[in-house]
Amino acid sequence: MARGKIQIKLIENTSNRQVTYSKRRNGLFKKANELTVLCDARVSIIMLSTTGKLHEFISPSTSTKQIIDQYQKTLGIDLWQGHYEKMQEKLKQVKEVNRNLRKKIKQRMGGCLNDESIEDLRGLEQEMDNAVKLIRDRKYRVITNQIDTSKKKLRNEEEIHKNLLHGLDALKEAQYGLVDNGGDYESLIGYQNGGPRIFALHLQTSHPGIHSGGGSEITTYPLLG
Amino acid sequence: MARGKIQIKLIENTSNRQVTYSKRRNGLFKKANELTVLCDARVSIIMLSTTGKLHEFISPSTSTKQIIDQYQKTLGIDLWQGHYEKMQEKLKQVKEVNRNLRKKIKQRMGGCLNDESIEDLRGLEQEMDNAVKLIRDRKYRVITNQIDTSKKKLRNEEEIHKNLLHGLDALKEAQYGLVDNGGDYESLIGYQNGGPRIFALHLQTSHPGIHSGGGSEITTYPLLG
DNA sequence: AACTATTTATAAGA
DNA sequence: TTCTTATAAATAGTT
Repeated sequence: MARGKIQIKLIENTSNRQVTYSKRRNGLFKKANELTVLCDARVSIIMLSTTGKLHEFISPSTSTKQIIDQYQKTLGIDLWQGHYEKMQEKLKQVKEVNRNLRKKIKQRMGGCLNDESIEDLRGLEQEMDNAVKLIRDRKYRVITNQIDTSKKKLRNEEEIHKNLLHGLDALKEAQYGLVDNGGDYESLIGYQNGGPRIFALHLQTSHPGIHSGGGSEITTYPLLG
Repeated sequence: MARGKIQIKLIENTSNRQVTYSKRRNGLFKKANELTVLCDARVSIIMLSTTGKLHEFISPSTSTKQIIDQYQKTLGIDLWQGHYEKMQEKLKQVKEVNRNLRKKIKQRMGGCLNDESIEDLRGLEQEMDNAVKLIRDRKYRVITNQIDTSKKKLRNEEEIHKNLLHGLDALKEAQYGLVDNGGDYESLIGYQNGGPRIFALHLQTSHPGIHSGGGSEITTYPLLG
């Protein structure tokens, strides 16, 4: 529209076309904005170029979604019908899967067996037998582990006991003449805190995380000499 | 822009505003169309006036829905999110239920047991034992029924055999002197079809559906005299 | 809706 | 891309 009139038809020269696209896009958006202000209208422009680029104009104080919602409401159409239907289809499928899973579980709990053939029943029985075996194995292993842990704890306690007795003997020896208190560790420790320090009896909780062994979670109370 | 410059601000006079809206709307659409042709772009314009009127421009050979779909795809947004959030929520729930059901089944097939407590393992074992018992019961019943059916069939066959033998006896008696063929029904029946009719030996398949008993599906071959 | 003086948009060139 | 500018197009105010 300047320096010569042009025909309204595709601009063959690619770079010319892109320049024109850019210029006229700006012009269009400017006009849209003026219209918005002058006439208090709401305008949405969405432009897609052949190069796949997207540009949009939207009047201030509104949103593309609002415009589209109003568009659908006014025209009485539902642009997302298809999306909705797809989702419904998916929901239906998942529900169907759900139903099948429930049936399987029911059968594995002894229900819903009336329509099964003798072969299916035999197969199910076999599977169940195998599974019970696996579950029993697992249970057995858990019990074994628990017993193991208990044993280790017990041995540990015995060790502590033994060490304390040794400590008591040493104490007795160092202060010969002291009355034997019958192995009462509480009074032993109490005394050690206030009385003459023959040796340090350090009661300490070990942190499981810093042990190299790592497996057993036994709390040990090492006696430090 | 002609006969005097105007400020870009709301046109107070209502009729002036409406006239300008109409004029500039046409101008905008004309520009949009030129852009579409000159640059091979796709343009969607939706305009909403304060009076509630809607006007739209859409490039030929496309549709507003297509533009909006592409718009969402390009921007990676989902404008209809809110419209089916409920459905999405439900889908999520059903999927979660599915997950749990799958886990249950796996456990009942001997997998996924590592995180279960000894109590849960015991409970599971108990349930499985009960279920296996129920399955075995069912299997036993099915087998028993099959054996029963077989027995009935056998008895039925014996009855037919007996009747045929009687028929043979009667035949012999009627045509005394005939050589005993050792109970070969095939030849008996064959003869009966072509030879002299002493009595009608009608071999007929009974229809299970019209029997009052209903339960057993034995095929009977009643001998009609 | 038509007219037209003027403003604005823009094609081509730099 | 941006600037320039001659010219085409749009349009504000009027009829």
